[in-house]
Amino acid sequence: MEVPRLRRAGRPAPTESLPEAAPADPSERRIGGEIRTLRKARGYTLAVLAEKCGVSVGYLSLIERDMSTPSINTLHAISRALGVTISWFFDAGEVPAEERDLVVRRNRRRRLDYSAGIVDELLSPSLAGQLELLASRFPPGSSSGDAPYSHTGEEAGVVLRGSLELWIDGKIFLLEAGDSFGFPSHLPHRYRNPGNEEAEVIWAITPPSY
Amino acid sequence: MEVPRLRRAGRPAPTESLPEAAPADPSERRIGGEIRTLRKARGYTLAVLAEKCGVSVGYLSLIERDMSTPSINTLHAISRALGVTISWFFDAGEVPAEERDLVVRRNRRRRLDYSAGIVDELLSPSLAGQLELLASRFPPGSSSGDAPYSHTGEEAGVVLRGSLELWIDGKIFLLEAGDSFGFPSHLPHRYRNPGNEEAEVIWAITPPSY
DNA sequence: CTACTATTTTTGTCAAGCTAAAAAAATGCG
DNA sequence: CGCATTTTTTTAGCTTGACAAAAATAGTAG
Repeated sequence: MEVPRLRRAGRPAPTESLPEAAPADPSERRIGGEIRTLRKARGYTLAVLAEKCGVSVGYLSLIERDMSTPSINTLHAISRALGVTISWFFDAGEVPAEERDLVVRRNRRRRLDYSAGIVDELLSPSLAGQLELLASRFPPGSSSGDAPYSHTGEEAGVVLRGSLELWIDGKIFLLEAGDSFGFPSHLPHRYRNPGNEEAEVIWAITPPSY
Repeated sequence: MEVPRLRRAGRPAPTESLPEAAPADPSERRIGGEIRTLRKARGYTLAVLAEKCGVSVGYLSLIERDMSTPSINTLHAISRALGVTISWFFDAGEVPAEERDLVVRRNRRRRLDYSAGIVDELLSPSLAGQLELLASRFPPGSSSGDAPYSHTGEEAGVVLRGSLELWIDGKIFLLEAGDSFGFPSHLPHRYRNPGNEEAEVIWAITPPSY
């Protein structure tokens, strides 16, 4: 990236950034890996995601291994199918190298939006590892839906503010700020914000899932 | 964007997002306009930017009018030449429609990075209008450089914290928190943070420039 | 009004975006 | 452990969109 001199008070820097033949910044190589990470966190096979995106299985495989670069329209389709914005694929490249995969600054949290206004911000540097840490916000009345779900792994969390009603395998718990929980994720579970103000929860999950 | 049901506690939504033939979200049409806006704020002609990007003049014109869609690599080159990250081109599409072009949330400020660690965050919704409002942060010792610059228009600002040494047409002013300034931009000007802590300035400029 | 600059339009090439099918690898179950 | 099934990778091939170069048009300044 050309770092411009400030135009407001300085003559623009002489053009140093002559068109480089190609050696794209390595961080630009991470689209494929990001796609695969999200796909696996979602639990999709290549075939499922390919169908959601409207591309072929083989092509998606090539994309994930950075052997093909999708068009912007195709990348939009992929991002939609994975439930993220297209910027997600480029965000990792904007983190300073010494902090990459280690630290997440407040203004660089990656964001996942769900139905009912539920928002997750990723506190762990990546979904690619084994541990996912989220800051989840639940508007009043929002819920995960009627159908409980179970999957492999484990999760735990603590309510920072507001209240959260947690249903685990037939038992209901009302959690307030300061309360916390943990359970193996194969137990059917669902949740809801029963209050009239936003709830915020720090949530940990292994393996990553969203 | 497919808005996923929460996987942590709900069975994934049945696939409703069958591959749409094409009608891309209108917000995805804004790459070209964003490029043209930045190019003009930078004061570049098509020919200058095309040379910086390594593409032809005609092709850049088609891109700016959304009559062609660049490859991701080309878009990266364009973003570098304009001194922004590629996410800039997609950021506008992520703003809720009722707030678009009106409100900038703190977590959605668009960011411009300059040499010497100077950072601008765009407080106005866009550079496309007539008025640009910025939150500028200057690390200790950073400056706009030795060469003063002048351009058309006018600018003004107020120091929120730290100190800023402002040089305008041969006169030097040391500004502290609470101090403010304003001048027609055709006067040669430059600035520097002389202190040992970060300075922050709210800066307004017309017409937009960076 | 004219000369020059900036932008748009047009024509054309070709390789990259992408498919479908086959091959290989991985996984799960008995 | 062997086998059937699923998942992923590889391969061969099509086509159209990414992109260049040049000509035409529009805009600007003196």
